[in-house]
Amino acid sequence: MNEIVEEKTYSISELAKEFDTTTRAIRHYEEYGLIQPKRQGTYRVYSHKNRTRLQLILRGKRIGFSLAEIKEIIDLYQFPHGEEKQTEFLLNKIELRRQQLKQQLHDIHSMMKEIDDLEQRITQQKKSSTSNTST
Amino acid sequence: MNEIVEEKTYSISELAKEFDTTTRAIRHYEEYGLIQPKRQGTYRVYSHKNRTRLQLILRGKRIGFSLAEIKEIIDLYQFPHGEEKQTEFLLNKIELRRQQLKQQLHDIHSMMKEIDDLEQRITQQKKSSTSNTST
DNA sequence: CATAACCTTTACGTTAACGTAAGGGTTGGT
DNA sequence: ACCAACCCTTACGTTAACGTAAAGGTTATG
Repeated sequence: MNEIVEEKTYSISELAKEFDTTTRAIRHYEEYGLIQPKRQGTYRVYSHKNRTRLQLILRGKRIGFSLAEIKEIIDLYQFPHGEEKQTEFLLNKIELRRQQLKQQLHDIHSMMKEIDDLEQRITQQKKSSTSNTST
Repeated sequence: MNEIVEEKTYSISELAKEFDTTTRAIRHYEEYGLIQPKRQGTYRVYSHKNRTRLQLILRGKRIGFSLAEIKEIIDLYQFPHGEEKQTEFLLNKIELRRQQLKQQLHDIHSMMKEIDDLEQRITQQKKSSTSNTST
């Protein structure tokens, strides 16, 4: 036990390929302070944690968050939550995010329903026009 | 019956206030071709349909869609769906959107769960530190 | 009839989030 | 030793989605 097992690491282009983004974007997230890979010489080396962090960033993007918002959310997780006074502040921020996510859920459900309805109508129309080929 | 009842209309600033956006943004959506209010003189006059359209746009924005994407979605609804060949194309677009929305739903659920967990931890810590005031 | 509170168009400015070279090291294979 | 395929930094360019004046018409009210 207690062996030092080499953890798997990733190059920047590996991650870019895996998550269908670009190396430039990933470097941009780093500039922005969202991710801090290690280095081997000048090359960036991404740990499993770094990889997870990138996934977190991209997930945020997919649901329309700005990098600033994503940073806020990530900072929530990192907080040395203990300062009592700050805790209230944290809980408030969390509540706000929850409200926002709730709204988004609702928005997406609405849109999904509309799209489902639309598809129904189109499919129905297709059926009737197909069976009405004869006069 | 068949009386001509004056439908309620809205001014641009009314809508801006109601939906917490700006007149500039609304005009921008118009420039972009997303909404076409009537005019009374030079003033824009928004019908109920126009108002609904604006809501649609803002909903799209909230879940991270670009104006281009929102336009695509709106165009789906407007389509003179009947041209047989085009129908397949439409159904494909709809399917793509559905996939995207599904992914977003999943993303939001994940994030919501993480935030819930975080709140739990913070709240627990708060409780224990509150009950541990004595030594 | 003047003043506030609206509205208009035109147009340049700003910010975020990268894209796109340019110029140059590093590393694995033949 | 050399080429391809990586990687790096620096830095200017681009696009979307408005923001922000500027300059001026319109309408309700005292």
